[in-house]
Amino acid sequence: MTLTELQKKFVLHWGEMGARWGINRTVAQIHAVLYLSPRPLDAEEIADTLGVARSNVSNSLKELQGYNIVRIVHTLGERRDQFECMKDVWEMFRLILDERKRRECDPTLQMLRETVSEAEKPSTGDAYTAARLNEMLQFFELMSNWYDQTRKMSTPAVIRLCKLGDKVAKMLGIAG
Amino acid sequence: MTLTELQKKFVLHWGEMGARWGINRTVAQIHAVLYLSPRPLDAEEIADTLGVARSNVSNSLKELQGYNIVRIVHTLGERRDQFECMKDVWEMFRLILDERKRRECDPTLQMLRETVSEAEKPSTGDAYTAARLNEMLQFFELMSNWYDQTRKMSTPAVIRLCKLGDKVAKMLGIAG
DNA sequence: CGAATATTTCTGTTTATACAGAAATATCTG
DNA sequence: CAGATATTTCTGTATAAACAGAAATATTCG
Repeated sequence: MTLTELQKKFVLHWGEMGARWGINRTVAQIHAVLYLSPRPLDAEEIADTLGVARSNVSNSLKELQGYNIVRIVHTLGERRDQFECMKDVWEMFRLILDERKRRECDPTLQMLRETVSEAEKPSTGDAYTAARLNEMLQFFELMSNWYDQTRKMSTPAVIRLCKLGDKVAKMLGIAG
Repeated sequence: MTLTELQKKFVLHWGEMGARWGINRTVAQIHAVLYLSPRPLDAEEIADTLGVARSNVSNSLKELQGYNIVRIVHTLGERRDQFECMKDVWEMFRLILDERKRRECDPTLQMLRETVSEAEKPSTGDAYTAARLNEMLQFFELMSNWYDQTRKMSTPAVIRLCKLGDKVAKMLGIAG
């Protein structure tokens, strides 16, 4: 597989953006290649396409599988593992968010619950810290609950809601 | 300023989480210290508290000011710049999102518009790539518009909406 | 205006991550 | 089960980011 200039532009940008959000550049590039590929690719093809080592591809694919957005598929008469990427963009981002919430937000929630609980003991005697930590905890709790609830909605329903934008507030009579 | 064990726990966690989201560890730690501090701190105090170099603090504070969540304040009879952090958690995250959208999402939107426009030329003749890029573009356009619209809402209104969670869809009769 | 203090910029070093290539392991096929 | 092929793990190296400390610049005050 050889990338066209157009595809290269997307792949490089995607890698760059991934890096800014704490996702390894190569991981993001591989994701981009698989996203654009009309057929599953094997690891060696990916390594050749991007000019990176086979082992690097192997580890990066593991990472992408950890996000549940890439999976192994097998073709009859082909011994190699092949990889395909989820093509539904909405579903893809929802899966990525699921995982990042699990890895980063949930532990933060736990930490905040612990520190708030400790800070609010009268013996600690640091009301200001307690108040700040508690406000942060409230924020994370609310966001977490909001995410969990909207997560249960179907993608088309979420899209419809997003399209309404701030009209939602007006329709529900929630003052700006 | 010396951090209590409790404060250390928060500061270290915050630094770690920042790093996972592409924000420099020290930048996030300084943010955490300022967030917990009931009074503005000067750069040297911060450097001492965290045990990092003065220059490092200087650059990190610039970064935080770039996010508009930290600002310089002056006290009468004090020559040094002092820094204070926004304490309203909601407003803080909204400002961070503003900036990340500007730095990362907007350029991605631009890239996608360019590549889609190019990919859809008949001469390019790669219908599959064009379709994938276009779907990604639709997603980013929708999210971007949604963000811009909800951004105009007041924080209390956003909070009320979040608290409703998936009830919003039910109230509006949007099927799950 | 000169001394003192504060801040930023610059430069070299350190450190953590990303990575390649080799080695080891696993899997398939005849 | 032996040979071939595919995959993963391991280890050392390269690279880019983070950082400290020094130097340069700016600001304040007597």
